[in-house]
Amino acid sequence: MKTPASKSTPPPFDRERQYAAKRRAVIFAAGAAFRKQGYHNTSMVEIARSLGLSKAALYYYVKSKEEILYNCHIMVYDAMDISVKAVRGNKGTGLEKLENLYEEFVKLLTRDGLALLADIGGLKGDFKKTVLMRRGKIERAVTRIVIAGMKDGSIAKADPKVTVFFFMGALNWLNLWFEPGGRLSGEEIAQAFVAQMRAGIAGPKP
Amino acid sequence: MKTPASKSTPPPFDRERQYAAKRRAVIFAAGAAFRKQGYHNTSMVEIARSLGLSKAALYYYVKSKEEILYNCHIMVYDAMDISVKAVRGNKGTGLEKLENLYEEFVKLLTRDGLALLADIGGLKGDFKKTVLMRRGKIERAVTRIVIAGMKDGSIAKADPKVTVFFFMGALNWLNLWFEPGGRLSGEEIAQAFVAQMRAGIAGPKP
Amino acid sequence: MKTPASKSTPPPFDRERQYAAKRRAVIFAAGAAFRKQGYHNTSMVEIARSLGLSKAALYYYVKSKEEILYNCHIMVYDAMDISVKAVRGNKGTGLEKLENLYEEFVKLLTRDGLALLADIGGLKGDFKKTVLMRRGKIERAVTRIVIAGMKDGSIAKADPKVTVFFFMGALNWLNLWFEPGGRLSGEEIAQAFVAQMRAGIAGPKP
Amino acid sequence: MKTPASKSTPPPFDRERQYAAKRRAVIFAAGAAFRKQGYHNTSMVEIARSLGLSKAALYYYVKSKEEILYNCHIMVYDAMDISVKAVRGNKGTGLEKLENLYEEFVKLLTRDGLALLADIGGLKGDFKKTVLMRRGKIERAVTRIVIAGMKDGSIAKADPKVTVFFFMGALNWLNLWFEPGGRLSGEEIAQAFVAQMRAGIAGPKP
DNA sequence: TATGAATGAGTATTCATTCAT
DNA sequence: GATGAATGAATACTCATTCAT
Repeated sequence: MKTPASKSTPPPFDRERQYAAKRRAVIFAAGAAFRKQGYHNTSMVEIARSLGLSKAALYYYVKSKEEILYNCHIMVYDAMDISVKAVRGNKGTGLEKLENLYEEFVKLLTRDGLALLADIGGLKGDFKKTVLMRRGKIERAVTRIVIAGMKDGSIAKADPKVTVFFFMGALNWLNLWFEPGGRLSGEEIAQAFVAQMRAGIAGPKP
Repeated sequence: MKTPASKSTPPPFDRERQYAAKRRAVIFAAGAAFRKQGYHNTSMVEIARSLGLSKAALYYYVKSKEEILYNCHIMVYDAMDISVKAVRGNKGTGLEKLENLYEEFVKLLTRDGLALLADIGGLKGDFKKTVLMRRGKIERAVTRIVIAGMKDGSIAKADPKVTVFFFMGALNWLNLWFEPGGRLSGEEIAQAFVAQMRAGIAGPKP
Repeated sequence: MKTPASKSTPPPFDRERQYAAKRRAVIFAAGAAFRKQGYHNTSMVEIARSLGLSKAALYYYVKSKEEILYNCHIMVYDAMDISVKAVRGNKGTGLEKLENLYEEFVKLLTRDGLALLADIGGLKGDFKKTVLMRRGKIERAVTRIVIAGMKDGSIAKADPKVTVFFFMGALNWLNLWFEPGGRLSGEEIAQAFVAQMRAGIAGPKP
Repeated sequence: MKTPASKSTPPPFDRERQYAAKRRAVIFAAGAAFRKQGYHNTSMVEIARSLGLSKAALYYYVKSKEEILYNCHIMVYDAMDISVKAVRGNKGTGLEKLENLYEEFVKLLTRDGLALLADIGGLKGDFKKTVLMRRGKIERAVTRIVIAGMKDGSIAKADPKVTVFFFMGALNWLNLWFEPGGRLSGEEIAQAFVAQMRAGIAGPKP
């Protein structure tokens, strides 16, 4: 049974939740527009209108356009960090871990409205620094898994950096052509991408 | 032996050549900046300064900033078209053709200062339409080769579109991390990319 | 002895008093901020926060930011008017009256948190007209006293307007450097200012 | 006789001069508006229109509105510094030096379109810091002269700071009521102000 | 050819103010 | 009485582009 909340003063908890939800909505709406048209080709008015808000109302939820872009990036890296952590605990060869991780990445980008934004040029100062740091962190984590795979023989020996960049590049490209609800589901793309990635780097069968 | 051109009235041919050369210089300088910082983060002043020109002087060689971006795109697709034509005449399986083509693409993008620019959002109207058309043309050409490969058994059966997007994505990503004169030569990257691409899609060994 | 007011229904008199007191508090808090940072560099949010209120709550006590500024000005002129009236009834030479009045003015501005605000530009329409009128009224009253002093020989003959502006200017400057609780008390400044003013304009000793 | 300058390429010296002159014009026009209406009540469009320029053209001559205000302040302090230096070399009592200096100050502010702007609140960061520093420097220089005068007996002993603030205040007030071309010339005001200042602080006649 | 000067159109951002609850 | 949410109007600033010289 619920405690009857007095209607005159809604619990502050709800307020905060509503606020957070709307802030998220703003960032996601903006992120979608950024992905489709690019950061600089998307004006704050457009974002506002897509949410049925006035331009000024946006600033109640976010500090600046740049902060929105920053958060778009950060959300992706947060989600990726979680996937990385999850995979680290797994048993299995480097290749198996990489497959799991890569599948997560593809699903992330096709399912949650998140996007690996290329518009890093729109960020300056600390925003830029932080995002580059986060990207580097992910790249290093993936590279470490690849190197481990090369050691245990599950991944063919090669320059790890080039190897990583090759299949990570496909993720970025995803933003530009994947349409939710299109002919191909995210799941199908994930299967296909993982298969190609695996076949492209797998070591010799024992 | 060359006829010494009188200095006062250089042959009009030289004039045109000079003009064309300078125009190319403008477009390449701009393209390099676009690739590094993005179209909208690069001002005409910057481009001018990087060439030792005044802002206004640019407009003697190009009609607009958008036209520069347009030409950057077109130059890539022109070069790619040539590679496509060259490969079409070759003998060999679909996979072999694809390998040749892909190698050409990587070399193109690492050697000639050309870049597969993502800033399509900066283009409007006919500029945009044309560029999208050219991109589509290349994609279809590559896809046709892949399909042929699937028929002749050299490439494993799968959704051709996803297959193509996977390894074409890596090309776009190239822009963002490849530094001419860095640790890895374009040649090396080309070898590695081709190897991964091939392994990722090759059909069962007969 | 006071009648103990029942808590549930406080006499309407208290209501009004409370309201007036709070309104005064808003105006004084705003005035202090205006003096320190200027009208346009002080936002309504700042004023609200300095009183522990929400931005919207201010509007329960005042109609607009401009009205606050207007009232700040008016309060000074009201107080000055009282001083002028008090001095008018006095006996003595023009110089003596002027000394009394000037002392009152300095005390007013150092003691009561009032300030001779320079931000008249922030006022428009009737607000501006009224404030300028009140300022003119004070200036004329002071000038009349000076002229009387010149007639009775207590003040040296000179252009009365320049004379007045000279020592009135010092009052305005006061806002910008006087800090309550600083090294110098308002009383001390008053003594010093009056002395300099007097010496500067006194007529020849008889 | 003039050297006939080739018309096609005017000497760069002229260019620079023209540019500097226009920049000065912008700053003076803005300064005049700031004085009359206040910094925040003056928009860049207004300034531009008063010069027959477009808003954007202003930015060819100045970096920002704040930079204009900064320069307005600095020009006054530069001029004052020169006066201070000139007076320092003089012979005479402290009082005599002060008279000379004060006269210069009044003339400066009534003659050259310069103004002792009160809108320091419009400045931030280094701009503000520098202006406050410059103001402090002037105040200290004046105070030193006053102290010297107190030592040599030409100025009556009193708190030097209050003494200085009293007559410096009149200068600031000047901005708000002095109209070039009005009833009183700058020269006349200077005479009157100096007389009142002197009489107000002079030491006992020997 | 080349440039200094000027501009129009667009954009992010701020802030006083209102209103439903 | 009080506030969270929303908005309209204003404003500084940028930048690609033009044009007289």
